[in-house]
Amino acid sequence: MNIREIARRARVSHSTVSRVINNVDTVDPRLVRRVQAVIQEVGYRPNFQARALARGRSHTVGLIVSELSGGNPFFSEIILYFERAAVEQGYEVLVSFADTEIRPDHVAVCAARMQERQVEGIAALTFGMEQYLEGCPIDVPMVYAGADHTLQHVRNIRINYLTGMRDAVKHLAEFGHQRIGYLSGQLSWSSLRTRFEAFRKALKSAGVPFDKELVAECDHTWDGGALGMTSLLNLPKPPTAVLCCNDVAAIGALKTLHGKGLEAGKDIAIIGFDDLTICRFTQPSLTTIRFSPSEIASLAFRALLEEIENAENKTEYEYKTRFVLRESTCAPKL
Amino acid sequence: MNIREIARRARVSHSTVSRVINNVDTVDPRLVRRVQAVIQEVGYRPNFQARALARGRSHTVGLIVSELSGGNPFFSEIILYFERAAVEQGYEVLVSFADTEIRPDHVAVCAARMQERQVEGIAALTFGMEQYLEGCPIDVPMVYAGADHTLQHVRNIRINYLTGMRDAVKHLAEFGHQRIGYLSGQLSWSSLRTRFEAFRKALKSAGVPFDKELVAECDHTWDGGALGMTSLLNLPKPPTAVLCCNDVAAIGALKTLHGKGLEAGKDIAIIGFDDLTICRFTQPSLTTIRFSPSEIASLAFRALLEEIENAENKTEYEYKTRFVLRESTCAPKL
DNA sequence: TTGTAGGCGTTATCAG
DNA sequence: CTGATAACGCCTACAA
Repeated sequence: MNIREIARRARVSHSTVSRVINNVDTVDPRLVRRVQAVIQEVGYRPNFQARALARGRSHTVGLIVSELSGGNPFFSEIILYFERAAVEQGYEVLVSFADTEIRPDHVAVCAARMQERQVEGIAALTFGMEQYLEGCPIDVPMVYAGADHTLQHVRNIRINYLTGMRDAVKHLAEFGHQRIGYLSGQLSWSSLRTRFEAFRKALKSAGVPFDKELVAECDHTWDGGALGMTSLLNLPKPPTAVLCCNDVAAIGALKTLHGKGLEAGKDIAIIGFDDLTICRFTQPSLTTIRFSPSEIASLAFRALLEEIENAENKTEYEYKTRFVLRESTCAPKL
Repeated sequence: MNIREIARRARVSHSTVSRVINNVDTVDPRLVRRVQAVIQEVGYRPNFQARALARGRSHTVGLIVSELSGGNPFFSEIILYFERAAVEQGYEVLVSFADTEIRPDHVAVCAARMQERQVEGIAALTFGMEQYLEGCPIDVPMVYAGADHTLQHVRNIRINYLTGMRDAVKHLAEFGHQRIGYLSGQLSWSSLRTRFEAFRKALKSAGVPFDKELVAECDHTWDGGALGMTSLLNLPKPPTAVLCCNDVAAIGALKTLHGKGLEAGKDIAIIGFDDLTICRFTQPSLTTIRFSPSEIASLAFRALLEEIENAENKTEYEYKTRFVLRESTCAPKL
């Protein structure tokens, strides 16, 4: 069923049908009714591809996320809120999971596929894998979040990791912690590297010494956190508090503690990063640093839209992380 | 940059370029090289929309999921694995979140949008919201999972809720539990209704009495589970074991227990449903019934593909839930 | 206000 | 093996 067939049945030209579909208001009301009746009757839907082709606009944007092991709710929320923001503005979203474990340059493959689909812009919310997009030819607007180097033609949502990190460390310092450990995640991910740097700056400004021994470089996954915590506990002098690069790792750490008969918030202080919904439901509930996927996702879409529609005044978006106090911290236990 | 421009620069006709792009092997190797050189040089990418239009195939499928509050990792994994399966076969995925809270018929809106985009098929993995698709005109193959009524022209991945449920209840019965509670989720969701029915059947076959009092109809969310558990505990004679309609609710229940100084796996037995990655990381780890999003998602895509490509022998896919023993159960404590 | 003709970027069918 | 030419479904001047 196409526009010509509708035209035939409504005894008008196909341009008139086109006008009706597009709410052009110079059409005789009687014809409008006649056309709409036919459209209703046959259940006609305009072909979006043809439309896109004719108009030169696809009204589609791409979203690339990077997912290590398939279990991090963080990206689920990113996708949900990005999609919601997009649909609200009449855009469709093509989602790609960059499988950076197998191929670091997989982000580039995704971007290429998206461009063939004529996306009007791409948001790469991969938090560290953006570097692999450098080489490849991209000729649509792009948005990153928390990229550590500003690129030409790329919009970057600045992430202030320090705000939350500083308050977290201050909180620990006020408890008297002097041996603060860190589960770093893979430092090859720029976002995790930046978090780590923020941690070190925060230590400095709180006057707490930095000890390289207390840093466990582990995967930022459930299991990675569990393993990382084990190695910290095996230290001759384990830390009295541990900050984690994300909540998932922190929850893994909680597991290890429990296995050793230790309790976070009593025997050792644990702080996560992200503030996933689940943080409220761990035992004990997880003190963390808020890095809201929903807010990041909507900022990213908004920025992308500004690029696409070439807005006059482009807003400088910045997201400030925020310390969220719950129950997993305590004074150092010697 | 289009096929004609490439043709001009390579001094061939655009049909030849088209042939080169599509690996038609009747082209003079010298011309192939000449064309490919130009393609490389200018970084040309075929326009997928135009291609889809000309070929009459979009190579795109739709995936509708239903997400209550944005925090359930279950759907994140569904999307991840569905997308992966699709891309492997050269399909792109349009994801929609049906916001059934606000509008139950939102699934229909999503389906309509997808059809305008010329998806070749739709998988509605909404586990209960499929009913709202009944009325609306859909003229592409569809796949459901666990729909409770078989529809014409709709492929249904049969879900055997009973297998896992029966073993779970048997496990509890062997411990001697006679008062087994249930956190039901909203029974207006057909999938949750089916789980509930499976629970009752399982009770019967294990010879455990069913007591309506022990059923808390709550949201199948973190908070819902927490509230539901509270109401069960407030009963004059609370259950000694509780089965939950999903893991997220079970984890909410764990929270309530902890708040009351009770411990799952010691004071009361708790069993979840889904087997999210996080189950291994709760305290205690969560005994559950495996309803694997990754497996369901790939089954769904495979079934959809069979429909789309009109496979000869269509497989009858069935997914069997499976009991997974961890640490959150124990003998009844009186 | 309506209709005709041409174009969007590709594929596909024919002659040559 | 190659190159015109006509689709695919829609939009949009421009002309009537």
